[in-house]
Amino acid sequence: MLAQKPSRKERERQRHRQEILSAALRLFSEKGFHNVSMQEIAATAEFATGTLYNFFASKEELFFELLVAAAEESLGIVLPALEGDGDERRRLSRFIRLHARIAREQAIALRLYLLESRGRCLSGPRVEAKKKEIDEQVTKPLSNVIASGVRKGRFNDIDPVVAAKCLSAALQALTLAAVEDPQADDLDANLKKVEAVFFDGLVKSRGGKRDA
Amino acid sequence: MLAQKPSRKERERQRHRQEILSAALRLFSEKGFHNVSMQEIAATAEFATGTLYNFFASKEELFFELLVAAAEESLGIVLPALEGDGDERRRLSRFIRLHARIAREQAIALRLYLLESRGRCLSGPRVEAKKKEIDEQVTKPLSNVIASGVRKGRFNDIDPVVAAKCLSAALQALTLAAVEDPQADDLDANLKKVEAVFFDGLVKSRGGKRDA
DNA sequence: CATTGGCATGAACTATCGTTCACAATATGA
DNA sequence: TCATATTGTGAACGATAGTTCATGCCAATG
Repeated sequence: MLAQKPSRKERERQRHRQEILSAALRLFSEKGFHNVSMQEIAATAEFATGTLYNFFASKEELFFELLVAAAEESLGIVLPALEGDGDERRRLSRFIRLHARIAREQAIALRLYLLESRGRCLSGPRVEAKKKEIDEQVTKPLSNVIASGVRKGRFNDIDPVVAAKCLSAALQALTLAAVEDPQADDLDANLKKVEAVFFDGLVKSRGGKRDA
Repeated sequence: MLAQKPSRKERERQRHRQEILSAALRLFSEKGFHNVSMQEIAATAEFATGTLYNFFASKEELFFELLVAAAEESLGIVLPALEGDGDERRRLSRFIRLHARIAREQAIALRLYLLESRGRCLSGPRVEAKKKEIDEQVTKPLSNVIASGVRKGRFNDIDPVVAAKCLSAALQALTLAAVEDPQADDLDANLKKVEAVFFDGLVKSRGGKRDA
């Protein structure tokens, strides 16, 4: 009663479903929600227009499902780093560096999420709500780790929520840039530089290394 | 031959032009480029549909002009802070804190720019190019200031370009959040916390760092 | 073989959008 | 006042979109 139920017909159906999703993902992530038509998705997936509506109630629902899948996959890569072992600094470090893997493995899905990131009504209020929810799923654990570091005296006494938002925004910007133009920047190297910025800060705090 | 040329007719025309621009700005910044129609703009501005085309060649051109104006006004507030007097730290500090003024005075214009910030084909490639240009107009002077601080030994030896991108992304995220929901967060206070994060970094540099 | 049920089809429907244009209104100037 | 030019009008046009539905196809079932 568990897994072996889907008998042929059902498997075919799921395969078709996946083909539609995959065609839609490619098109949406390249041209944005509003610049892709259901006809175009159907043609790309090699189905008729009406067939899409046997699987998805509307264009928005199709997009919504892609968004959720993309978010879950990316969050699944990056969130565990915050909960593993090691002190707070190591955890943040892992979290930051994992963004290179996201850029490599989830490039198209990432663009689906980040490209139309901040629109208010681009694809309906339901999509907007989901995006906010995703954002909090990153920001909350992130600020928890930072808060923990502050509590233990390992971090400076900064606001964990603001710090988490800053770090998250910076990572999103750099990761998106790397996805859009993979040859331009070495994301791995840039992420190490991000670490340097956020861990040590800009202003020189300690030993006299001044020369001017 | 300088200023007193516009005689009545011309002044009226410019006034009508401004009314159209102002109605369009409000609508675009609330609903996004694709969710506003020319008939809606016309109705809001109390003109006929065709009248808009006496002033603007197309919907995209209308949006483009608003985008440029919004960018110039915001950049005009924030960029001078990077070139004034004071050392690098003071200049960055001014730059960061001025974002509160932008959020106050340019709220709607800011949303026009930030809401559809990262779309690829949302409103045409020309708009995209302009947005990239605006981004560089912030990032370049910003990284120059940081580089100067590094050169003089006042800042840690971090990559100025990456640091500038991080700071810019963080400021955009926080400012947009404050514009979208003015009551939720005190932007002034948050910006000071951003300063703390970027200037001093997360990890404690001074007293005994390791404990485990 | 005939029946049934579900999936695929794609033309058609409705709605909306950006844009145009023939025309009206109004101001200008002789 | 009349001729003229400029601006405003809004119905209409063509294109395109999301969605529907009557129909055809095929596999499974009796």
